[in-house]
Amino acid sequence: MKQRVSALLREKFGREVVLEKPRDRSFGHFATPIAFSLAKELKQSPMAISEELASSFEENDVFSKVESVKGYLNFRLSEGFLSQYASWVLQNHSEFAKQEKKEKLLLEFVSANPTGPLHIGHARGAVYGDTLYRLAKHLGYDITAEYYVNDAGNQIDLLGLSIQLYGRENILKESVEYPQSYYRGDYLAPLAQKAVEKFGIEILSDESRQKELAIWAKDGVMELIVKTLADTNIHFDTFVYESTLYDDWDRVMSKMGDGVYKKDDKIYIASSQKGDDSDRVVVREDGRATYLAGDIVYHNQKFERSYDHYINIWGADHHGYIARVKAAVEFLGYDSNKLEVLLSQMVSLLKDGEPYKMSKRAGNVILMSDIVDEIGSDALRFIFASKKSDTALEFDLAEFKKQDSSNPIFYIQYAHARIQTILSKSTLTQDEVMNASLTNLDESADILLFDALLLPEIVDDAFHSRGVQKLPEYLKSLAASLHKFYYDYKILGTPNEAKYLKIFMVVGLSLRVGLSLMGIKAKDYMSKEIEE
RNA sequence: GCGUCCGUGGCUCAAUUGGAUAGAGUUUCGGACUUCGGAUCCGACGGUUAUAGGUUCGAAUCCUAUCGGGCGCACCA
Repeated sequence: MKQRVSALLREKFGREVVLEKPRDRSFGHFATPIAFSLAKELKQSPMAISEELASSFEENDVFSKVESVKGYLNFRLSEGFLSQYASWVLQNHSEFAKQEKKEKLLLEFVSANPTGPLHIGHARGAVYGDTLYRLAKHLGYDITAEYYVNDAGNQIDLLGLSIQLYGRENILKESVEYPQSYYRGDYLAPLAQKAVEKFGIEILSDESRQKELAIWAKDGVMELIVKTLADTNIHFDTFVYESTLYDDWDRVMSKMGDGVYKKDDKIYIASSQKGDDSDRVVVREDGRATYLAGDIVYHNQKFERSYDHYINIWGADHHGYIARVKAAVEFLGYDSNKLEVLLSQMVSLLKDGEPYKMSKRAGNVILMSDIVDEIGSDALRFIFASKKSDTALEFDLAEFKKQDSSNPIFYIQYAHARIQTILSKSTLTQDEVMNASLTNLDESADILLFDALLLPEIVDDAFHSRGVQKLPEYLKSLAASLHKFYYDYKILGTPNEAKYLKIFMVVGLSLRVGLSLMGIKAKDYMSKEIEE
């Protein structure tokens, strides 16, 4: 819709025209401040220019009115155009808001270590990433969702140790002394139990077998993580394991050429040449590679797989890492501008107004799976998708558990359910509704229809600006328009029944598509009890 | 100290990326059911967009400084 209008104006003015939503709908459907930018070039007042432009529009199919208000140029779409578009949308509902982009994208997100279950902080990045993924897919991009599994390094050894400690205390009933760092949590119980079944009881006490134990156990932890994600409708196309990458290290290192150098028996990457604060160690004196080395091999592998654009979603605590990874990409001979790192800011929890500190090792974590159990996947997704990802999010646990009408997800679902109910109660046939011509609409009906047809613009904007919160924002306001219209107008048994139902069908479609892009299934009816 | 993200009604968040009178929800108060689902709708209260300068037709948004907060600043991942 917007594309159509935009193309029309581009043709007329010979330049790209910024189209926006007017502040007040009575001004029209679209507006542009083009006169302001022309004012300087033409040395005329914006008012005069917009007046002139407005009067230069002749009769056409798309606009019913073009007028100038305080320098803004406002466009009102013709009923014929809107009506035609609405019919097209209903007949081609599977094409609604879709595009055909050709680019290949690689989106890496979550990538939590396989040493414990996902906590509430991971949930934010997971929801953000999956929503972007769904948007991109809908827009026709060839996008791959990837999870990078850090299954090498100290934290894996620590997992082995932690299982042993748990088993010795709870199965062997020994009294054990806990070192400073180890993992704890209920998830260790089944791991310890299964380890005993698989390896025998002696696995718990043999320190030399920690690594063996950990390598086995990490798969179990990954299963846990994948299940939690699946419960939230989040799926990955590919998993890349850090442990499989190091064989490639020598080749990758030589590929970087002068980007790496040896000093004091260690190998450094000269990342300070590429904007990093200092050079970084990639191989230690004893020959063990650092974490960064793994990331370098991984990113080399990503670029060798050849995508048009790469998006990483990292927690904000990793932002210091961006410069060094980008430096490595440059040394490898690739364009680091193709790598886009999005940070999802921390989630801080309050409990009864007091800051609630999370520490994985201390075990007092809020698990993602616990939240899903309590409020459901839909509410979790909605809440996290509603906030801009670059703002630290703070919420009270009590608030999060609330499950009443203040929760916007219920509000939107109810709007959709209302539409389904009224459609099923109508005695009109499908054809009678579909063939209704959407003309002579009054202001409210026109606005409702136009809002419902706006989904394609929202989807496009939400993805390209990486601002997924625009989608829930839109759905809330569309639901509000629907509820208001529903309250103000009687529909069944009136002369306008077919018209209004047709508009409702478009609204329902927008809500349904919008929700599905958030990984939420629209409901056709709401049960009386409040439950998921 | 350096880097980075931020600071918007009492609270949680928006604001078409520089555009028209800064909007929603929540809280508080007051209204609307002989109506298709009242899980709804309407109204009121509530703002110097942290502060001070600057840039221009126009600033919550860009620049500078100050104040306040989160997160980094490993040969840990």
